[in-house]
Amino acid sequence: MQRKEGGYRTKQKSCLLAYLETHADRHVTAAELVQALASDGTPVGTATVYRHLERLESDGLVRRYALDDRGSACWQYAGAESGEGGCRSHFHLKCTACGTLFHLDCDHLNEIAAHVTAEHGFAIDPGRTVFYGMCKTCAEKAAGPR
Amino acid sequence: MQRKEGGYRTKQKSCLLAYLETHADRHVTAAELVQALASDGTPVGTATVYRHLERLESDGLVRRYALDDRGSACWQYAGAESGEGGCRSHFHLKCTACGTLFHLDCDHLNEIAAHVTAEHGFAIDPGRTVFYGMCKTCAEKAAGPR
DNA sequence: TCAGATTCGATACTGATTCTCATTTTATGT
DNA sequence: ACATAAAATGAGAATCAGTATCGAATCTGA
Repeated sequence: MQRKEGGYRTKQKSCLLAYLETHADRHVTAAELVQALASDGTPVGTATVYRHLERLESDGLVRRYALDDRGSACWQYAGAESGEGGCRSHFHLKCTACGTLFHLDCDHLNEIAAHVTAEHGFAIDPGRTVFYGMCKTCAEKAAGPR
Repeated sequence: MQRKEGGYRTKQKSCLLAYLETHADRHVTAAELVQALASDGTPVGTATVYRHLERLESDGLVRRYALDDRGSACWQYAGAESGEGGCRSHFHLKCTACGTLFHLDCDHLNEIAAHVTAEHGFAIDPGRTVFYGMCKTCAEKAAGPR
């Protein structure tokens, strides 16, 4: 008989998920997970962390964000139904000057996204999309001393 | 006396620029440049290619795009004035299912940029921003067999 | 032609992520 | 409790894109 994959309960798996749930309010990097779990007394191998994140992502339990253009990613717990109390789908703004990440939850943008879906047949995923640009502070800083 | 940096004319530099101009209609990867220049009879080292791309970008002659979330980038020649005949600043849509990259020069998307700048004080750089989502084909494919 | 500044490129390195594979763990049937 | 196959783990090697180093090759104006 063949058992369904992913069915085994291991302490690594539950610790990892617990950490993600506990920190559902912010982005978590793979390296942070490895380190945090280790200092929590349950070291989990890098490969295992990535394996789980990958599966959790395809299961829709976490979201993956490519927050810098250098290939490093972050993950965020999205919850079982990824809709209600948790983090609502929102856009990200990343300042290329100071590196700060802004969250943007704006109805107007969601409207436009809906429009693109309707008109161009492309369903934009706000959660995965990151806008790059310059924040107000940096823009002023860049323009000021000139 | 100090000479202005970037002043030397070398064959590597002109070959690289020539290739970019010739292929101004599409995105070019660093690896492609290295390979293409080598098979054109003028091998240019990887480091040199990156150095030039970096300078050309800050000079505004080429644009850099982070088109996948794995850290690999593409460049595109933007022309001396980066306005007219060449590629006007446009947005990219990348399908997370099939990986296809769509170019979209649509007023509504530009509206997004304008809105965010006006309302949220964040100046979006269309050239660097990629929208992730699902294209019509993949969306149908995903919904159909269900 | 000369000296000094700039550019080149082989090579080593980085950092994030994936792959490999031998070694545990786990979930059952018995 | 036992055996056993399926699944999970993790150490370490491998990738991959890009960056840093640094001596050698080039270029330019005088």
